[in-house]
Amino acid sequence: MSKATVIPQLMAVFQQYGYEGASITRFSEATGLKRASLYHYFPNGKEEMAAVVLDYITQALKEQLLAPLHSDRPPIDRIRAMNQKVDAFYQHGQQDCLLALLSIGEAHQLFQAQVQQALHLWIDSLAAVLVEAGLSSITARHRAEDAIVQIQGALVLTRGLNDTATFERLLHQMPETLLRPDDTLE
Amino acid sequence: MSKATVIPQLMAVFQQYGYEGASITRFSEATGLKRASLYHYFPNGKEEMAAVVLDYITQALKEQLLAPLHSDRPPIDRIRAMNQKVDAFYQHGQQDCLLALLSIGEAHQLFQAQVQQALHLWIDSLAAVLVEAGLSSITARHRAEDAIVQIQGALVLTRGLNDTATFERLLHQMPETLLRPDDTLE
DNA sequence: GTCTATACACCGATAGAC
DNA sequence: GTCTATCGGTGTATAGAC
Repeated sequence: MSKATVIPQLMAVFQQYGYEGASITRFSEATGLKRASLYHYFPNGKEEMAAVVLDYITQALKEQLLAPLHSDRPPIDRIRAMNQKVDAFYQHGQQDCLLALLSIGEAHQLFQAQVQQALHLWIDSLAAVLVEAGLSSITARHRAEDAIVQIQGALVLTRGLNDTATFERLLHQMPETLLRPDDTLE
Repeated sequence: MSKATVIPQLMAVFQQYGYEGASITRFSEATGLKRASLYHYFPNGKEEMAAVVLDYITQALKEQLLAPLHSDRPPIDRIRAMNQKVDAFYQHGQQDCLLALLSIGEAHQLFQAQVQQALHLWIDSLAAVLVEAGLSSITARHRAEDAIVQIQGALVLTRGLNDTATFERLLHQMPETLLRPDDTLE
C-alpha cells in the first residue's frame, strides 16, 4: 500500500462529506488503514491530506480536463472535448467539486491559495482558446469566467434539485455560447 | 430573549462554518445563550436549528428577493429590482448561500426537501416573469434555471478567487441576458 | 509500515437547581 | 427561561509493540 494509492480514496471522502465532515475514522474505513498508519503517511493529519488531494486534483485538471484544449483541432471541438471530460469527471453533475468544498468554513483560510491557483489555471486555459478563436482579450476572459460559473452553479443546482438535467443542458450548449460573436457590449 | 431573536445569529454561524462545522459551542458564543438554553428552544439540537433557519430564509426569499417580481413595472425593472436585493442579501457575493451549504454531506439527506422547495420557488417565480415578458414556457424555465446557476456559481467563484468582480458583472448584465429574444434553439 | 492502546479535547445532549 | 454540572461518544493525535 503506497501513498499514491490512498489519495483517490481520501479524495472520495472529502467529496462526500466536505472538509469538516471528513474524519480520520472515515478515512480509515475508506482506505482500510488504521488511524496510526494514516498519520505515518500524513503527519499533519487531515490538513495535510487535503493539501495533497488538492495537488492531485490540480494535476487531474491539467492532464484530464485541460489537455484537450491544446490540440490542433478547431476551438469549438476543443471545448467540446473538455466538456466531455468535465461531464465524466463530475459524473453528470452528481459529484461535488472539491475546489468549491474546500473554500468553505475552516478550509477556506487553509487552502485559499491552492484553490485560487487551480481556478485561475482553468480560466486562463479556456480564455486562451477563446482568444485564438477571435474574441477580444477581455471578452474571452469574461466568457471563460462564465463557463466556470456555469459548471460550479450547475453542480450546486444538481445537488439541490436532485436532477442532472440543467448540468447536462448547460454543458451541451456551452461550446456555442462561449464562441458566439463578440457584441463588444460586454 | 425570544426564539425569533436568535435565528439570524444561528444563520450566521451556519453561513460561516457550514452544517458540519457549526457546533453548539459556536451557537452559544454567537447568541450569548448557554448550551442548555439553546436546547430549551431547539430540543432536537442542531438539526432543528438548521430546519428553522431554512424556514427563515425561505421566508426571506419570498419577502425580500421575490417580492419585487410581483410589481406592476416592466419585467426588466422587476428583475433589476430582484438583483439589487440579491446583491444586498449575499453582500456582493461575499456571503455564502445556505441553500448550497445545506446540500452538502450529512445535511444533504436531512434538508433536501426544504432546499428543493426553495430553489423551485425561486425558479418558478422568475420564469413566470419571463413568460409574461413574451418568452416561451420552456425558454423561460431554462433562463430562470440559468439565472440561479449564475448566482450560485458566481458565489463559488467569489469565494475561490477572493474577488467579487464576476458576481457583480453577472448580476449587472443578467436582466438583459434573461430577456433577450427567444432563439427557439434552446 | 502497520498495528493496539491510549491520552485528551470537544462534541451533542440531559439532569436538576434557581 | 437560564443556568451549572455532568454524561457518553467521537474527534485528533501519539506512544510503543511487532
